Amino acid sequence: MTRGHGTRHRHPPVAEGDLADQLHSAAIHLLRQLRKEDDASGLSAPRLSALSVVVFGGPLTLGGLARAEQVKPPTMTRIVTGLEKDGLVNRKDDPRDGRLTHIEATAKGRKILMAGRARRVEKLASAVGRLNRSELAELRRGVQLVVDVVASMRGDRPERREAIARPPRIREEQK
Amino acid sequence: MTRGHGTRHRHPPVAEGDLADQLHSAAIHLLRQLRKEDDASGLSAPRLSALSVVVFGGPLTLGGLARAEQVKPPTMTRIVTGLEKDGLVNRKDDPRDGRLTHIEATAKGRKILMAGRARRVEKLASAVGRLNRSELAELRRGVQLVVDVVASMRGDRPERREAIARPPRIREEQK
DNA sequence: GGATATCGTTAGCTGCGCTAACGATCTCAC
DNA sequence: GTGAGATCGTTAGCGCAGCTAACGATATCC
Repeated sequence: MTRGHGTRHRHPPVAEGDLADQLHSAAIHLLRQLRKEDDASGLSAPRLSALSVVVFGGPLTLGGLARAEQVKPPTMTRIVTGLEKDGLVNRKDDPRDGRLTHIEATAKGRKILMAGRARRVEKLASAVGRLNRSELAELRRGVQLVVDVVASMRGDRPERREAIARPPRIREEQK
Repeated sequence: MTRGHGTRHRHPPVAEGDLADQLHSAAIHLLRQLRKEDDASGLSAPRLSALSVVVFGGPLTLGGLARAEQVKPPTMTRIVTGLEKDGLVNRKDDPRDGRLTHIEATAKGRKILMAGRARRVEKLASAVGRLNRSELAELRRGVQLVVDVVASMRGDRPERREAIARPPRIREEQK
């Protein structure tokens, strides 16, 4: 990632505005398409996203999960309740701090997540499949930039963040 | 990136799966961030998106607007009703076909849209501003690819590979 | 004129986002 | 200890968005 180059160049605001609009629109329509596949697994996008964090991020407290998902605790309570009712996650009381509730994925939760993931892969594969190798790399690069941009909007420091979560494994920790 | 050496046209499914998940996740979090700015204008993302189509796409029927937004007519009815109540769009009966309702933007609608757009520009500018010139170009390219991918997922593709587009391995029960 | 199709609306359901308020629990000062 | 305050998760209640089903109004076709 070539960052820290520091070229303080004024880009035409109109260009950035167009980019913002296109990004906004693309995100909306992308989610609408992906949701169709997500529905096939009976999981909505927020639930799937939360489950993904739990599966790959290990057990978390409900508050931590809410923070990770950029959502308020009451919202996460309901999402977790829905996931728990479907037997995809478990609530576990903390033995030391009675206020805390840890959320962990069940085997079924992991299985469902993988199945939904496979469905999206299949859907996206037919769309991404027409991209050639270099386009695929460009898309990957673009997604990474979007992730960085979103992170910087959130106030995170995109550079040097999370010394914990960057093993170049096949993990999808990027939530 | 040392993955997938030697293969020419076959992309490793795991790589595409990661890309799919990252794209999915990035879209979710991007919208969550942008919505904060959109809220400042009192317009939700779906309303803003619909208004944008009306403003830039000229007057269209409610059904056409629903199709453009990939949404069912009842949903669009409510969105338009909300926009109309705020004085941002007008319903206009078709003089020739009594069934049709044309949706057109009001001056206020255009003004509000531009204001919200400016707000997002400002927000995104500070995030995009950290990117240097080449990164900006890469992001732009990535967004374009996302738009293409979404378009091909929607089915408006140039009828290539249509017969083999769906390997019936996993049955996706359409709801 | 009558059957059929299309368009937009209404009714009713589920789910997600929020704030406000509350009980339970932990922490800390005293 | 004990009471004050902070923290955590939940509940209650609001609004919005997505859907299906069903319905009236209109257009079209025979």
